[in-house]
Amino acid sequence: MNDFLYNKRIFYSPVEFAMAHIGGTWKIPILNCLRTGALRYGDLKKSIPHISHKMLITQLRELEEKNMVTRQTFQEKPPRVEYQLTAKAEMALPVIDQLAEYGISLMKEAGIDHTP
Amino acid sequence: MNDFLYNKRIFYSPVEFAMAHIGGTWKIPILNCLRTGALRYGDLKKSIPHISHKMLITQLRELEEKNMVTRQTFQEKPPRVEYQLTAKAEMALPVIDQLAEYGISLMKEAGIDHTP
DNA sequence: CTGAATCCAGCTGGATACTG
DNA sequence: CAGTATCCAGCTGGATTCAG
Repeated sequence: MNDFLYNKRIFYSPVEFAMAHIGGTWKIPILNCLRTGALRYGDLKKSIPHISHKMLITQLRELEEKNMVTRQTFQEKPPRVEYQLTAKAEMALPVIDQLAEYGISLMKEAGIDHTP
Repeated sequence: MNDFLYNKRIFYSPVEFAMAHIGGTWKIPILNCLRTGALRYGDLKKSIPHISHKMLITQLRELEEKNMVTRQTFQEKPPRVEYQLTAKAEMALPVIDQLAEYGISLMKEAGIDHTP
């Protein structure tokens, strides 16, 4: 597979390109939280333990820019903003699930409890 | 899913645990190169464009430590060292393939040429 | 409630030089 | 040929503060 440039960044493989969309510590947890429907910022924040305000905002902006989530604002008081998965992101869900399955099998092998 | 500690690092999900094994820029290219059989350091280096010496060594050490590759040395002159996938790593290959597929579909959508 | 901006510590990875 | 060590620039992400 040949290298290619996209948005001034070099990619060495399709896998890297995929990881630019769902990689990092927080993108997958965010996508997982949104898989059952739109959520507003505050609920998303509550649903994802340990994530900092800055990281949640940053990651949401990146996902928005990559067309993985849409952002809808409601002119209310107090303001309301809802985030929702796009079709592009929904295509990633099976991949994420398979990654989770592999992770669980690795955890079993390592003797880590993997029950909910 | 509950958080857990492993090797003094905190993980928030099985996906993160999986990514600790195959994540980063270089682990997947390395695993892909080894999927057809053992390779020695020099050949691996030649097979992976752009990777620096330091990164290849570092990543190989990490993969070895995680039991994803084995390292076999031959007492010859000049010295020979061969790396090979373990069963644990072979379990990751289907996951990697699915990631690549998703990456390719994203590339199509972005209008990037994805032919070999 | 949602979001932008700033400061700053820590990690990542490149370049380079040296060893058996 | 394979591997180690050091230096250092750049990015990442946390804490904090300010704003609509």
